[in-house]
Amino acid sequence: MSVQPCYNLAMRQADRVLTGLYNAYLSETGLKITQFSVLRALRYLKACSQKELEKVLLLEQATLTRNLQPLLRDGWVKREPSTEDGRVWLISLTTEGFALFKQGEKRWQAAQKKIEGILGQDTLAQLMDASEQIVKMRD
Amino acid sequence: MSVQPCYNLAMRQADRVLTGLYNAYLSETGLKITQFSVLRALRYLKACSQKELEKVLLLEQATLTRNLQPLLRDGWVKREPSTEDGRVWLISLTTEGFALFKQGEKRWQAAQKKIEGILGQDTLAQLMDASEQIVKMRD
DNA sequence: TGATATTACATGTATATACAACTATATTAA
DNA sequence: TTAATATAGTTGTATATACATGTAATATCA
Repeated sequence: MSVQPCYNLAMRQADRVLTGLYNAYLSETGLKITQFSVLRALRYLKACSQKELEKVLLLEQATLTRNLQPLLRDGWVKREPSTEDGRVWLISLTTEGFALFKQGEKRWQAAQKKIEGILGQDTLAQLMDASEQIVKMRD
Repeated sequence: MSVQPCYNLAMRQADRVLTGLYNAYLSETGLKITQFSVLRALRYLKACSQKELEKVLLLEQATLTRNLQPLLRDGWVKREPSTEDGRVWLISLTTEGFALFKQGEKRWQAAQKKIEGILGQDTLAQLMDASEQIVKMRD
């Protein structure tokens, strides 16, 4: 009887490889793909609370707080207190952050194309479909 | 024109959900799925160098060094200097580590079954196939 | 209204991960 | 045989992630 595959190990390994590839493409921007994901979400959400950003990125509240720190420190993202709710910070891209996002977007596009070329549409469709179903398990 | 999906974000999100599910199943053992993966690899590799373990787990050298630390500290894994090469440490499960692995294996099996039930064989086959192809990109 | 519960976010602690630089040992080549 | 190189592993530094707990502000309800 052969050794059973662990679905989680397989996925973590693939995730590390894929993340490494995106990071390599983004390296000239100084961004990691995790950080680019935050900028990209903010580019589409405009100003939003951390809560909204958490839901879009599917991150823990504390994780997002930590992930925002380097982006705030480096001036790509800014926060302003909400006038409607004293507990809420409104998060948005700075002008510099938007410019960096545009720069990163080119590299991200290149990474996406690269992966499409290597894996093909079928495998990518499989991946996206499986990922979507896994995320739905959470509900 | 709709917003393009990021393959990496999709995969990271799915990975977090899947990892959370395995961790929940393993919680009663005090192990995380990342740690269980190391024990499981050692259970099949028997005594081996860190280098061999890195290759099996597809981990960076420094990452494995760090990942072994809680397992060594808690007495699940032991290291002995190789008699053949002064640079090499031979890693293996302790008796207690093997017992914990056996305990964790039941919970891991339950997690695997749970996921099979939720996602079905087709989606899982897609996931494993896509993961394998992504890992191959590294070569 | 005032006590209670909920919500938004931060902080403490711990593991996971990677890259770069370092140490010690082994291998190769001049 | 010695000098250069390669290999095995560690350490410094930084980000990513999660869970538990803490704090402040809002919302609910008796």
